[in-house]
Amino acid sequence: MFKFKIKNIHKKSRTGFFDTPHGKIKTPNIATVATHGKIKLLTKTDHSRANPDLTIANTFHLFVNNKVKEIKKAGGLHKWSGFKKPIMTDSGGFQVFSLGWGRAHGTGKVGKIEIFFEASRKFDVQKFANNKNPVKISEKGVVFNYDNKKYDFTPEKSIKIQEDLGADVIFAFDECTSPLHDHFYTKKSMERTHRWAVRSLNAHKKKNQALFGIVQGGVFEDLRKKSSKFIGGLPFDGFGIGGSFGEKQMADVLDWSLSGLPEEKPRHLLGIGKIKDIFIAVKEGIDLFDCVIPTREARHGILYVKSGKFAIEKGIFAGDKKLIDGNCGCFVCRNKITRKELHCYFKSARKADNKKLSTCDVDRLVLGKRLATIHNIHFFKNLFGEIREAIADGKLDKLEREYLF
RNA sequence: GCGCAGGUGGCAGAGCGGUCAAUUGCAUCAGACUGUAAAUCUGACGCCUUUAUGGCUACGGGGGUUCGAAUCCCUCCCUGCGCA
Repeated sequence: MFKFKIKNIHKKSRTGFFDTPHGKIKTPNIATVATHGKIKLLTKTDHSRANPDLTIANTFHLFVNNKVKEIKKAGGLHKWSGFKKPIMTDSGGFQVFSLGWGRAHGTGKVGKIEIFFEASRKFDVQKFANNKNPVKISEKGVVFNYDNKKYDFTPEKSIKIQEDLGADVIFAFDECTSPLHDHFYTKKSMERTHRWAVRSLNAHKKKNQALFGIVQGGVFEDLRKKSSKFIGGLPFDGFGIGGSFGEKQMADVLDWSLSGLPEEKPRHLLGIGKIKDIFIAVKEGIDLFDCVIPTREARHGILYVKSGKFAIEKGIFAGDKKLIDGNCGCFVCRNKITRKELHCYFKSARKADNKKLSTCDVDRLVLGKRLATIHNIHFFKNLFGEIREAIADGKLDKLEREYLF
C-alpha cells in the first residue's frame, strides 16, 4: 500500500502514481478542498458531476462542528460522504496559523512585499503583540480560542481524530508560521513542529492510512533546508511542504524545502494555489496540491478559462450567449449553459430595499455558485491532466505559456 | 373640476432650515481571495481640475422668505389614489 511509482521525469518535474486504498492518484494532481467532508454547496450529484480526483477535509473544522463521531460511526469519510476516490485530511496545523497569527497579523500565508515593510516598521506595536493571538501554542500542543470556546489540540489528538475520520492520507500536526515572523520565532516554531512530527508518527497506528510529515522553516534558507533534512529522514509515507512563503520566493523556498526529501516519496505542497504558483511548484518537483481557490473563487463568481479568469457578475456577460469555454468538457459547458444564464443566476438574487432574499432567489444564486464550482473543479482537474501529459512530452514550458494568468 | 398623497443622483428610497454633493440598498466599474473564520471582503461611483478643510452645477420648472433652502411660502407642470 502507498507505493509511489515515478513514471516520467523531465528536469525536476515528475509524473507518477500514488497507490491508496481508494485507488491510484495520478500525479501531479490537486485535491479539491472539502473542509467539512463535502465540497461547499455541492450536492452528491454535483460531486460526481465535478468528479475531482481526490479531496481533502479538515480535522479541526470537523472536530469543532462535532462531526467526528458521526463520521466514525458511518465508517469513515468515504462512506459518510459517498465519495469513493482518495481523501486526505489536514491535521489542523493550518488553523494554528489562520485562526491565530494570521488573524493577529492580518495576513495570509503567502506574504506580500508591502506587508513585510509594514511589519518591520510596526513590529513592536500592539497589533503584533502576543496577547492578540487567539491561539495559544505550547510544547504540548495548542489551545484554540474559537467561537468563544476553547479547543485543545495535540499531535496525538489530531492523529487520533484523523484515524477516526479514516482518510487515505493524513498529515502530521504542525504549526504553520506567519510570513511576518522573524528568523528567531520561525526557528523555534520549526523545531517544535519537528518534535510534533515525531509524536505524530508515534501516535499513528492505522497502517491503512498514509502519514505525511510537514516541512516548515518559513522564508529562511537555512531553516527550510534543516527542516527538509529532518522531516525527510523520518519514516513518513510522503511529505507536505507547509508554512509561509514570500510571494516572489516560491521557487527558492520549494528548492530548499525539497532538498532533504527522498526522491521516491510523494511531495504535497499544502494550500497552493494560483496557476502561476502551480507551474512553479511542478517545475520544482511537487506531486500533489490542494487549494481553496477553485471552489472559493467559484462561489465568488470567478470562472477559470485558459485565457485567464473572469468575473461572471460583470455587466458585459448579461447578454453573452457564449459558453464559459467552448472547449471545456465540464458538466456546465457540456450542457450548453451560457455565460448569460450564469450571470443571471448570480445577479437575480441580489437583495433590494434591505429585504431578505426569498428562498427562490437563494436557490438561483446557489445554483449559479454550484455550477461555477463544478466548472472550476473541472478546469483544475483538466489543467493537471495537461501538466502530466506535458511533463511526459517534455513540453511543460510550452503548456505554461498557454495559460495566461 | 374638487380632495388627498407625491415629484431627490442610472433605479429604489432616506433627509424636511445650516455640519448635504446629499444615509442606505440595487445597478455599474475596479480590486482581493493560495493546508476555507469566506454563498465573502475592499475601493470608486454629479462634472472639472493644480485631487483639495478646491471650483462648478444640482433634490420637477419659475418666483419668494432667510445671513443660509432638497428642506418654509406662492405659482405652474407632472404622477398616483379617492370623489364628481
